Order: sequence, then structure tokens, then C-alpha cells
Amino acid sequence: MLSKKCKYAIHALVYLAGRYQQGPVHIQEIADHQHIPKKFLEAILLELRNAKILNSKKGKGGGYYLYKKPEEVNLIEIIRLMDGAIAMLPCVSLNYYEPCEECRDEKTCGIRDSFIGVRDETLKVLKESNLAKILKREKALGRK
Amino acid sequence: MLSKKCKYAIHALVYLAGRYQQGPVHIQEIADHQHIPKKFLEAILLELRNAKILNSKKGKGGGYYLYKKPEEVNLIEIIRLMDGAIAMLPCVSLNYYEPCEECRDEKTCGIRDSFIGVRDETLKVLKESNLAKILKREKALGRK
DNA sequence: AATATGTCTATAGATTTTATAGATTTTAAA
DNA sequence: TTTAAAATCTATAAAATCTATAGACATATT
Repeated sequence: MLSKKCKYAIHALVYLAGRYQQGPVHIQEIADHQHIPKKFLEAILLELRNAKILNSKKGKGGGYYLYKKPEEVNLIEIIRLMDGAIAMLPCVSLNYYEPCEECRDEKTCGIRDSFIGVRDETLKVLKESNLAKILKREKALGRK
Repeated sequence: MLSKKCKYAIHALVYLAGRYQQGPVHIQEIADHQHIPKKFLEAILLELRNAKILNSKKGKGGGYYLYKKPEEVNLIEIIRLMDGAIAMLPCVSLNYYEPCEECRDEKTCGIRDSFIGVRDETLKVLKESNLAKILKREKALGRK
């Protein structure tokens, strides 16, 4: 399961994608619209800023705005940043690899293969899911 | 990520699959071979027993043994039992559905579709992964 | 009767997640 | 140049979850 932090991040980013190239949006507005505790959101946005997905402007009239293009921010990147590994086992993670303590020998472990499969299929789907697509889908659904 | 509990369960089950129809195996032996804290393992095996995946025999010469056939126990069942939902969002879970608090309106949420895709692909892979296959794979790897 | 085993209840420690408070810095505008 | 609005930083705490353990109890075998 994704953490709340991660879900908040996704929602905030989709919101900012909807305001792409329309100047900074301040935290309070995002918090209000997406029902996210403001202080928690602060930390999240800061992290997204440090990852160069967002940028910010301080002071009056300031706020956060999308730095990358909406098509260039996919769910893989967001989830990895917020929650870490996408794989279900540390020993099959591409970006957060760690040996499994439980496993005596990784080479003869019959379990890993299944989770390598899960990982690859998951990445395939998430790679296709970028902010632009999500926003488009949202608009399409909203018009019904 | 799978919990330790879940990983312990998988390892214990694979171990018991290797002893299918060879009588009860006692907890201590499984704990020793798979490096699982005995008391923790107790609780896990009990849960698997209540789910009719294992059965047990009390008293001297007792222990746990696989109740279902190895081909009939797949990773979906084990993970759901130990860790709950397989989906990354509660609102797309088949067995543990809950509305997302963060979402104002599920029908117009542009995020769900991606995670429905992830869920379906994940299930597809895990469904194919049963104890018999894992055991077979393990044996094949061990012989090298 | 003695012993070996699973079963049950309770709890505690550790870790992670979620949330909040308050002080500080920066910028824009009056 | 002052004021206000906003992000930034540091610290902490409440809540939830995960991991592990202890000890009493029930049951089956020899």
C-alpha cells in the first residue's frame, strides 16, 4: 500500500500539473483543495522540490510550481521518492536493493523469480502513468 | 514491501511443501532451518492453519503439515492472508476495498486506472506462483 | 504418569507513519 | 523602509504497525 505521504504527493502534483506554467501556487491552496494537512504537505513539497520535480518562489506572491513537464513526471519517480522501493522484496529491487535476511542463498531462492516478474510488470504500468495522462483522464471523467 | 511475517510464512510453506505427505514437521525444525524466531512462527503457522492451508497434530510426534496440495497454494493467498491487500491503493483492492480518504470523488479520479492496471498485472504473476512451482525452481537452482 | 508438542493470551519493544508547533528567512509590495 | 505573505528549517509528539517474547494451558503419545 502506498503511504498517505505518497498519495498526498501524487494529488498535489496532479493539482500543480493542472496549473502548469501559470505561476506559483501557494501551499495553503493545494492543502485546501486536496484536503491535505498543511504542515505535512510542506514537507512533501520540499522533498519534491529537492528532487527538482517542483520549484518554489518565496515571499509574497510565491508558492510552488511544476518544474518538469507534466509528461516527464511518472508515478515511478514519485513513489520511489516518497515510499522507496517499488518491488515487494528488497532483494529484487532495482533502486533499493538489499539482501533478504531471511534468505540463506539468493542464487538458489525459488521465490525471487515471481517477484522479479511482479516488479517488471508493475514498472511497465507505472512508467506509462505520467501527470499529463492522469490529468487528461481526470478531465475526461469530470465532463461526464 | 512484504512484511517479515509474510516472508516467514512463504519460507515456512515452501519448506513444508518439500515435506508434503511425509507426516507432521514440528515448529522448532522449521524455525531452525528457515531462521525464523520460533514464537513468531507459532503465530504464523496458527493463522495458516485457521485458513486451512496447513493442518496440525498435537502432542508427541506432532507438528504442522501442508493440508492443501502444493499446486493449490499460490502467493496471492499467502500474501493476502499475512499482509492484506495486494493493490497499492485501498480503493482498487478486490478483497480489501476501502474508499480513499484523500479522494473527493472516486468516479472522477484519474489515478485509480493506473493502479488497477498494476493490481491486475500483479495478480496475474502471483496467481501462477504456487508452492509446487517455487519448490521445483528451488530444486533446479540448487543442483547447479 | 511423563513428556513433547501445539494453542492461547498478554504484553512489550522497536520502528515507521502521520501530524503539529514555532522560529527563521526571503520576497514583494505598500 | 516597513509590513505582510509566503516558503524553510528544526524539533517533537502522537498514533499506528510490526516484530518478538513470555508463560500458562490443552492435547496426544508413549
